[in-house]
Amino acid sequence: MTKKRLVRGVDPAMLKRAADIIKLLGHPERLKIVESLDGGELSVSAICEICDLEQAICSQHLSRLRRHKVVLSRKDGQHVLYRVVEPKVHHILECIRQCDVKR
Amino acid sequence: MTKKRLVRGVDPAMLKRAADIIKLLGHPERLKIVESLDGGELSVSAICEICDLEQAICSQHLSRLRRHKVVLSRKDGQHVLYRVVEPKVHHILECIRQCDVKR
DNA sequence: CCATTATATAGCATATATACTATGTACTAT
DNA sequence: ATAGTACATAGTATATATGCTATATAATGG
Repeated sequence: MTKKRLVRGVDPAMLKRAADIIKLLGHPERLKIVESLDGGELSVSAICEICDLEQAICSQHLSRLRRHKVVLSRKDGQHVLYRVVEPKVHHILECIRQCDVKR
Repeated sequence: MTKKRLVRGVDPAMLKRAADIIKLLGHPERLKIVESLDGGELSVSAICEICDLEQAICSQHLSRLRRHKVVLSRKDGQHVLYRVVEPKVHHILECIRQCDVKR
């Protein structure tokens, strides 16, 4: 059942997809954004405020996250609400939660 | 106990460190490398073979992983053995293990 | 229609990352 | 000393990512 070395066996496309998402989240501001969205949907302006980001920057990050299907958006009146749809995000958020034991 | 929005509260240095590590692992070959090391120490040549990488490329990746304290190395005769020391790696490896439910 | 609010995108200079090739160093065996 | 194996690093051209500023679009209120 447990193959000793499964690296070769990992589907390259899947590996690439995982790497792309991980790299995308490897940025402090995007990490803050997805973390802020962990509690549920938020509008762009709410994200800007919570994460202390300027509108344009925030929108650019959200745009990239959207392109990679990490988040989805929907209109709600004059607002646009975002939410996380990529399950890998949860694993990655663990990285900023483990309160680094060492010190 | 559960603060509504903890993003602002996240220590910026810790967030940066997490993002750096996540970004570093957001690369297919480095992801393969840390995955191959998940079973324990391996020499550079073993990693090259398992991950199907050229020596120079592999060494460069290992060098970056070492600089960021994601892995540690030790000499063993004419070989150099590497191992993972950064705990966040385990969370990230989860990303390539969850067998994407959707399809 | 006009102004305002909310969000998205374009254009661009600068910084980082990647991939390659070549070369350097350390250890072992002869 | 010499040669071979195992790693590490330098140098560099090319590609990507980032941060900014300005501008564009969409919905709402008056």
